[in-house]
Amino acid sequence: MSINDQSDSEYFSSNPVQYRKRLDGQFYETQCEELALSLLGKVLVRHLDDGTIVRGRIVETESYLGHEDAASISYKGKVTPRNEPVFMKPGTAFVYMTYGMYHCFNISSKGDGASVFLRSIEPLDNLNAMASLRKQFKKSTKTVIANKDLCNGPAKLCISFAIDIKSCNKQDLTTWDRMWVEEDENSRLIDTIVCSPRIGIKCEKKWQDKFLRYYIRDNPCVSKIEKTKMKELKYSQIENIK
DNA sequence: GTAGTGATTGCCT
DNA sequence: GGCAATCACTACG
Repeated sequence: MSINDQSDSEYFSSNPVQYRKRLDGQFYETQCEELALSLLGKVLVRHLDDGTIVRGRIVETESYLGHEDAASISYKGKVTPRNEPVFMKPGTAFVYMTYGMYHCFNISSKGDGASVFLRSIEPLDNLNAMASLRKQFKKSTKTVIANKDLCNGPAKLCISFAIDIKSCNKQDLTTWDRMWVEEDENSRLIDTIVCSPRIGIKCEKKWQDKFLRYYIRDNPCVSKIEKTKMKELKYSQIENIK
């Protein structure tokens, strides 16, 4: 099913919502690249201050490997007040500000300063609440936001899920009552994963070119489709997927 | 549809 | 003082 076959509203009204189980500490106790792959298809849940619960499927992630990785915030083992959460227990939220006005959301993994960066989410529940948050952030409210565009970027998903440093940084996603990730049967139905270089990083070429970005092929909510520098993996054949 | 550019702030050198 | 794991607006075709 793709956005080309159906209108934006038809696609999102047909998204099934099912009972799901919160992912535990054992799930996050995983090397960075495996966790980034395992998180694809899982469901991010967030309790907003007004009691609304928003949900969305994780469809695009990136790995930042830490010490060895020139694009990582903890490259060469550098520890600062800002990057502290990537050294904390796997499953800890790491939120930071970029370009002076946007937030980015990561989840710490196993490994030396390693974390998984969430780039895109497919909205599932309470899309109106997400749209409302996005509109508040914009200067002009003239343009309508399509459902597929609510969370199709790292800063957009932070706005739609009300993720900021003050409320979410350093929170433990295995125990916190305001945000967590859920298992979902549909993640087992993923057909193909696309691997590509990471977006928007500037560092030595060796690390810039590594295929550390992953997304669900044909999902309409992925932020950027890579046409050349990519390889495809059959999801069912990837090892160590949780 | 894409290309170019301004916004805006806290952290790190 | 430089700049960042980005986005939205404008212009143009």
